[in-house]
Amino acid sequence: MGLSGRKEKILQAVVDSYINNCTPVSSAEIKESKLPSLSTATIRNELAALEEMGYLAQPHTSSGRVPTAEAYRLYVEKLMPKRKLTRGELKIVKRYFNRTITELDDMLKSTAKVISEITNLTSVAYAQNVADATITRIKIVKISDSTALVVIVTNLGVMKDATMSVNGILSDEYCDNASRFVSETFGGYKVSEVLKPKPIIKSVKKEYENVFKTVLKILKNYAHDEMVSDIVLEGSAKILEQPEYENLAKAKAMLELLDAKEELVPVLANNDNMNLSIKIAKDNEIKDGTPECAIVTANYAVNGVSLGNAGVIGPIRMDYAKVVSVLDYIGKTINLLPAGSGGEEEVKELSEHMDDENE
Amino acid sequence: MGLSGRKEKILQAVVDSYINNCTPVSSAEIKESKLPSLSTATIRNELAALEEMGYLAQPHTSSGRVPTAEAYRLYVEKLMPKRKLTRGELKIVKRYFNRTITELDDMLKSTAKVISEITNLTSVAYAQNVADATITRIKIVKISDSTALVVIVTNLGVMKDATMSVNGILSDEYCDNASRFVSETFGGYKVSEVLKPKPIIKSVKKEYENVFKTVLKILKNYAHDEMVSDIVLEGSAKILEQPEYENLAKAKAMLELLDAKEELVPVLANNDNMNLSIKIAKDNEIKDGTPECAIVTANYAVNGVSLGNAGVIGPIRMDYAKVVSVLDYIGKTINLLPAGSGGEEEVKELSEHMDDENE
DNA sequence: CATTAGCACTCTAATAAGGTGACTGCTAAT
DNA sequence: ATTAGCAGTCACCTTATTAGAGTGCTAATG
Repeated sequence: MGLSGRKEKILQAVVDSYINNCTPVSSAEIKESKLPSLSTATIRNELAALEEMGYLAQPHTSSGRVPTAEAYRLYVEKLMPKRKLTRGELKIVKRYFNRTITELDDMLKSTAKVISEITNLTSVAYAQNVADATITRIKIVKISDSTALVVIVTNLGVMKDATMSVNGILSDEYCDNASRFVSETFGGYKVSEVLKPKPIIKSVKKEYENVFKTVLKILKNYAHDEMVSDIVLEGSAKILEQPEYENLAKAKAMLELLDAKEELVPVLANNDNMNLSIKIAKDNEIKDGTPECAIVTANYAVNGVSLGNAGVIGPIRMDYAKVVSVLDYIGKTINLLPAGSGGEEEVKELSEHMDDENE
Repeated sequence: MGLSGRKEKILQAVVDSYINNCTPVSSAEIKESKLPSLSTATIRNELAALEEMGYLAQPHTSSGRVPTAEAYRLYVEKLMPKRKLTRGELKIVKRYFNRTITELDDMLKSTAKVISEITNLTSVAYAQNVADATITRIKIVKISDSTALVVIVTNLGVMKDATMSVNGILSDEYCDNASRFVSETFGGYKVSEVLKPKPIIKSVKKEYENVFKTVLKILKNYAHDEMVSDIVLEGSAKILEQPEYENLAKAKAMLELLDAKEELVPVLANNDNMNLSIKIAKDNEIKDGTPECAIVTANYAVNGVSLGNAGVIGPIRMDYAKVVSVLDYIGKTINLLPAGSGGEEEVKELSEHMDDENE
């Protein structure tokens, strides 16, 4: 159902104002800020209509209007003003990214920090799951007489490695042969394929059985662990700056959610092929008992390789225009990072180290 | 200055009660709970004396007494009742540790979680810095035509590895030779020694210069990063359960401290050779503006190898007896873990994976 | 018929006032 | 040295009052 131009304008005014002040918006306010040519009475009529339509609500009979989640959705989709970063905000981004970032962990943290600093919200950054990575080769590296390091290389880079120990004594030869064997066995498959209940690999030479099992175990551990380990939160304390969480109980519920970062993974993970995902209230299906909140995330990539998602988590009343512009700009920055700082070399550093650190 | 037995008893009663209820303690309360034979008037006299001595304070003239930081120090040192874990608490510990823990990260998290769950406080676990690790050997592993993985093995296990890339094409031979070269060059030194301003190593064969520099860079990165990366916090939200942080401003200050985990490192790091460290208020020198708090940590080791520290951070009014008993028991549990669950094998798993994960 | 001025009505939030009860400190008696 | 007794203090809770912001509705207007 279409909204008349005037209704749209009024709704936009309400949301804008409420985002800024977190106080119910009165007809007089709207008149002054956006529609001085109309009388408050007319605006009141429109407000009543918008309430009827489900876009606005009244905390109590004699108070101003407050946007509903529905209003925010419309706002984000149509009403929201486009904005660019201010000079000061650009400076902050530069400060965080104008240096060599060697590791994915570092990258995650920087991204989260800069987002949190500019938006003044709690930010979250999440590294891509590797289930989709394709195994390139596997190396067994002898590191002591009875222990070896298992290095799994994927198209995304080096996966977390783990040690294995044997009872006897490891020979260099055995390691080389075993490397060749597992490389050929697993090479070309995706991690997720290898881990499927129905094994793709049927027969295993007995002498390499041990190695084979170890590799499987590592992959399993990794694919599982990855789910929970590579989430970075920044600015949890900022949640308390939001008036909606002044209520201690709500603040606590929110912080409990942040404490249990794992719960956020499903919400963060499923926007792989979306540039931008905005989940308001019920959109985000986090566990019950969590106070209403919104999660805005963007997917980040370098040279077509997706690194992961990052964004903010905060009250439904948040400055979406600002958040979107920040996420957008950071996305571009990350993608351009290497080119901007000294040619091909850096590009490599980044994509390599991403995986290197992917543990 | 010694306290009379009766004064001690009264002070203990005040601290005990205050720890439980967080309400100023009255003379009548003390009479009922600990000294029914005395009159409240007598107790009041003693309380006044203890206040004079700096152990107690009065929020306002007509309220009960509250312990000062000094009182807590004395309490911890002399007055505190020894207690053991309850059956329920033991169960919780078992639940977290009665399974194979494969990685240090996992270990840190489990430790932090169990501490937080039992004490109902925010807990912190911190992995040992590797500056003291001695380099055993270094391997350069070819993973693609132009990239290699640098694996640094120390007495504590495998250090975080990183990739390096070269312009030309890497031969297996070169990798082998380079491995030998850097192993001989760095082997036997501590990480901290290698990183000293005055280089211990003077001459480097030109063909291995690249590798040499890369190794140094990795070590540097590692030693530096380690400071900030391996801190795990659990139960940040629990800080809000403490009445002293009901005040929103204080809660925020506290959460900001937790947000900036790095700030905690100095406080956590310097009890390497202490079993137990209790830092009350001014004892812990965290940044200014932080609300008063206490930090209790213990050092954990397996088979003489120190893993790191773990403990709690909370209001000065905390149940020290409980905290100490928990930390103590967990220390023993961790140390016994391997032996308790299947012989030598497990011990290896643990100490290996500790380093494996030591990123 | 859309718009608007005007007014009665509603509800919150802030302030004040009064009462209650939990403590203490002090004094005088034991 | 201990204690009973009592006056005095202070936080906290409840209730009352008021001011003000904002609405909905009605009737008048172009």
